[in-house]
Amino acid sequence: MKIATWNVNSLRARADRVEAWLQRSDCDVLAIQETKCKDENFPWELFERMGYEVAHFGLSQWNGVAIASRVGLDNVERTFLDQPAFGKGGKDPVQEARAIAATCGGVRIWSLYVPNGRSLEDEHMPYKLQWLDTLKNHAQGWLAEDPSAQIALMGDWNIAPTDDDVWDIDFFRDGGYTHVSGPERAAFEAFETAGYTDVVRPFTPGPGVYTYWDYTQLRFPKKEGMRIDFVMASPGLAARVSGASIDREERKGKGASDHAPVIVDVAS
DNA sequence: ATGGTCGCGAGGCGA
Repeated sequence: MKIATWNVNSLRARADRVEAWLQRSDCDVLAIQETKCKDENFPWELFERMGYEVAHFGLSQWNGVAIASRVGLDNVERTFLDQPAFGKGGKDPVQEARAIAATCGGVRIWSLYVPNGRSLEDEHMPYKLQWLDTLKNHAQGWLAEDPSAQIALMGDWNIAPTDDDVWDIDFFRDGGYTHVSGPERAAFEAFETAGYTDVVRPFTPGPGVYTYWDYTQLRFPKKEGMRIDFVMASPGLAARVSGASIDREERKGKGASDHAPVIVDVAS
């Protein structure tokens, strides 16, 4: 079974690319982030045409997560329990469309779009850290209930866990940018402590291996990217992973997302 | 590649 995660940066703008990618990647499950639409604008027929069931969670033109599967799509969950909410400009806090789960081919798939901290001092940063901590506590609990559980926490984590995961750590440190700060890295490492493993890195060692390249500043042709999209697998699932890759080709050309798909091969 | 982003949605925000 092949499972993949991809921040598509608008599903409607990327519909042709997504369809072509599904065709040639031959993946069984695709966790999508940043659909950037509500259900009423979701391209359902694209997935039907390709033989995939799909579940979507989108509340506005921002965020939005989905899971497409051709190996079953059961027990769909939108948001995780007590998922921290964010209120903009004093408005009522809302649980944003950043997490959806489904059981596909015996694996509990979570498509995650971790909040962007925006800046180290911004109120989005404590939101991001709390969001991750709450999810981690659940993830830890799932393993306590069933140590052999098949769980994939996959998506755009908006964290570069090691210095090799950005094109120039000094640029980020000196500029005071997010994604590389101590608290963010600690929040990510807490998932590893809880028993989850980045199953892609061993098959795609760095440095210089990335999943995201900013549209500006010619970052892609200059090979200036970031590794921020991850598949974190429970021990039971990690033991079955036989390969992984980052489809850097998909970042090329006109009309590409700023993220590349990340693919994991799971042995049956 | 001597340049300099996208997408949404209709102005400016978010990434």
